[in-house]
Amino acid sequence: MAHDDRRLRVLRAIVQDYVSTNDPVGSKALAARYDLGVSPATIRNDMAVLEEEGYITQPHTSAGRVPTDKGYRFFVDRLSAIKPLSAAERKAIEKFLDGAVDLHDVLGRSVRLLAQLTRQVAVVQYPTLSRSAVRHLELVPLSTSRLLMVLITDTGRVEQRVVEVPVDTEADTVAELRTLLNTAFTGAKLGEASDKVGDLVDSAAPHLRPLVAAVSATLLETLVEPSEDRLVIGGTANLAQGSALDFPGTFRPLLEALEEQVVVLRLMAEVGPSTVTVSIGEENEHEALTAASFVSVGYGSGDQALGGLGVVGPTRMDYAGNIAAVRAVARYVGHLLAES
Amino acid sequence: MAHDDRRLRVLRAIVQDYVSTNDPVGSKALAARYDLGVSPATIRNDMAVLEEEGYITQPHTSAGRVPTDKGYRFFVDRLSAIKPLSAAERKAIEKFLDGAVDLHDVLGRSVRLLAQLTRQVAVVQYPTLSRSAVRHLELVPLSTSRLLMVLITDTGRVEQRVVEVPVDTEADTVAELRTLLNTAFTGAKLGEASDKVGDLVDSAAPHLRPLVAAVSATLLETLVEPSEDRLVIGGTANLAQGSALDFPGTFRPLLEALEEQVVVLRLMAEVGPSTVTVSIGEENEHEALTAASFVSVGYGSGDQALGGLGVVGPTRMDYAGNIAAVRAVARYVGHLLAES
DNA sequence: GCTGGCACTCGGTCCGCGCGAGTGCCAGGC
DNA sequence: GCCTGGCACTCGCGCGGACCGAGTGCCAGC
Repeated sequence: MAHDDRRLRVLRAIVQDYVSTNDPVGSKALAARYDLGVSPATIRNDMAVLEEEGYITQPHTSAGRVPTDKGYRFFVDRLSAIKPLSAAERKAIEKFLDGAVDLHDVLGRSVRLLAQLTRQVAVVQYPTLSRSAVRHLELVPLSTSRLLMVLITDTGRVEQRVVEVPVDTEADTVAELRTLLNTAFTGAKLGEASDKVGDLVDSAAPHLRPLVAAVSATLLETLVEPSEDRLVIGGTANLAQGSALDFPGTFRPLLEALEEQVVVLRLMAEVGPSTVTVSIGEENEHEALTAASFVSVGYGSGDQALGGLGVVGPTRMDYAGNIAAVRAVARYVGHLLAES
Repeated sequence: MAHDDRRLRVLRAIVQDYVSTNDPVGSKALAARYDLGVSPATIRNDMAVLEEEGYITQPHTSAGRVPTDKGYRFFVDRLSAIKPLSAAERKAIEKFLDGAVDLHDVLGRSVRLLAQLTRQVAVVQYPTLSRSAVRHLELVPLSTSRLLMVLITDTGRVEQRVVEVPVDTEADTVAELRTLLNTAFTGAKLGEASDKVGDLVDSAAPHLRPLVAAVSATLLETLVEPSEDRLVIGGTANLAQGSALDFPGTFRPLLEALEEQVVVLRLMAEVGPSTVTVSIGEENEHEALTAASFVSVGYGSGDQALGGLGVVGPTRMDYAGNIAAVRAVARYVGHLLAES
C-alpha cells in the first residue's frame, strides 16, 4: 500500500534527522525538512502507528520521537544502496595506508584511518594465527637449554616464545632442528599444525625427538593463548564529544569493555569477509554495549576472514557511511596483506 | 622558624585533603581533620600567606582553597618518604606480571597493572630499538628479489621489514648473507650499528656487497622511523570518572594527545632510570596536558633507560602513591627484561 | 484518508531567595 | 609578638515556582 510505503519513508526520515541533529524529531520539523508530501497531522498519525509497532519512542510525553533499536534495525535492513565513498575519500584511504612498513604499521594506520573517516571508535583485529600459514620458523639459541622460537606467518605476524628444551643442545643440532621444522611446517596453515605434530615427532631422528616435541608443544600453545587474537583500538577520543547525550551515565563501562578486548573479539569472531555485520544496541549481549552499535566486517582475500575490523559508536550513528567506510578499509587491508 | 614549618604542614594538609575529597578545603575542616595544633583563625592567616605566595588559590570568594600547580610542585619536592607499597601490592605485581609470555605480553600486563594500581591512565614505552642490542638477524626469501628481514633484539622486540634486493638471489647466497650479518651485528647495540655498516660493505665478498648494503640500509631505516618508539596505553577508562571536575570542558583533547603518542614519547624521552620524574600541569608544554600531571620513570637495568613508563592523571592525584607504583612496576619490568 | 484547528501535557529555563560554608579583620589574651 | 575567638560580610549552591514553547492526540470537515 502507499500507506506502508509512506510510513517507511517517515521512519527513514526520523532516523536520518535524529542521527544528524541529535534532537528528538517532531512532526512539524519532519514535514518541513523532508519532502513527504503530506501535512504534519498525517505524519503524526503515522508516527503513532510506528510507535505502537515499536520502531520509535518518545523520551517524554511532550517531546519528539526517537528511533528504537528495532527502528534502527529496520532502517539498516532496508538500506538499499550503500553510498559509495567519494573519490576524495578513496584517495585518502590509499594515501593513508600506502607506505605502511609492516603489519603493525598497516593495522595502526587502518585503525586511525577508520576512526577518522567515521568519527567513531575503530577496532582492528590482528590476523588470526590459526588461519595464517607458516612462512618461516626460526630458532635462536639463548643458552644450551633454552631456545627462542620465532614464528613468522604469511600475514606478517611474528610471534616469539622461549622454549625450555629438555637436553643440552648445540648449534648443529639447532640447525638440524630448524631445517626439519621448516620443511614440515612452512606453508602449512597453523590451524592444521596440530595434525602434523604427531607424525613429525615419530619420524624425527631419535636425538631430535624431545626437541621437536618441545618446540611443537610451544607452537601449539601459542595458538590457544589469549594473545592468539590481538586487537588495535583507536579513536576513543571520539566517544568524548556529544556522547554525554549518547550514553547513559558515563561511557566508562564502554571504554572498559573495549580495553577488555574479549568482548569485542567475541563479536568479531562471527564476521565473515565482504558481508558487513551490524549489531545494534540491545542486540549486543554485553551490557556495556547495549547503548552502542557495532559495524564490522572480515578482511582477507579468501573465503574465510583472516581477521575483523569495525567501528563502535552510539546507536545514533551514520550507518550508511560507516558501513561504506568499514567495507572500503577492509578491502584495502585485504589487498595489502595479500601483496606482502 | 616554627612559623614556616607550620605553613608547610598546612600546605601539605591542604593537598592531601583536596586530593582525597576533591572539595576545596576550608580552615575549619583542616583544623578538625589534621592535628595542626592551632585554631582555624591561625590557619586562615597561614592560608592567606600561602595564597599570596601562589601555592593555593580560591575557586571563588566564599570557597575553600585549592592547591595551584606551584603548590603541588612544592608538595612533591618535599615528599620526604615515598611510601613503600604494601605487601599485598607487591604480591599483586608479582602475580600479575609473572607468566608473561613475551615482550608484548609483559608490557600489556604492565600497563594494565599500572592502571589498576593508580587508577590513572598508564603508558608504557617499548624498549627503544637503538638502545637494544641485536640478538639475531633473520632473512627469509620471499622471492628472488625480495627478502624479509627480521630483527630480534635482546629486549625481546621483533621488527620485520621487506628488503628489495637489487639482484636475484639464491638460497645459498641468502645463507651466506645471514651468517655474515649475524657475525657482524649480533650483540651490537643498534645505536652503534651505523658505524659498522661502512666497513662491513667494504669487507664483504663482491657478490654480497649490494645485498649487504640493501639490508643494512633497511636496518638503519628501521631505527629512524616513527615506529622506532612504540607505546602501549591503558586505563583510559579511568579518565571518565570524577573527571568532569578534573578536566575543563571535556577530556577529549587529552585522549587525543595520548593517542597521538608523540606528545607522550617526547615526555618520556627525558626520563632516566630509577629517578622518577613528575611533570605538573602547566609545566607540560602540550596544551592538552596543562591540566594533567605525568609521573614517569625509565626502566632497564643499565645506566641508560631502555624505555619509559608512567601514569597520566589530573594534577589532583595521589603523587606519593603513584610515584611508588610507577617505580615498583618499572623495577619489575626491568628485571623481567634482563632475565629473558 | 488527509488536513487544519485546538486543548493539553510536560520538560527546560529562568528567576529570586535563603542557607551555609568560608573568609578577613579586629580586639583581647598568653 | 603571635595566637585566638568573635563577628560581619560575601557569594556560590540548591530549591521551588512560574513561564514558555514544542509537540502531541483528537476531532470535525473536506
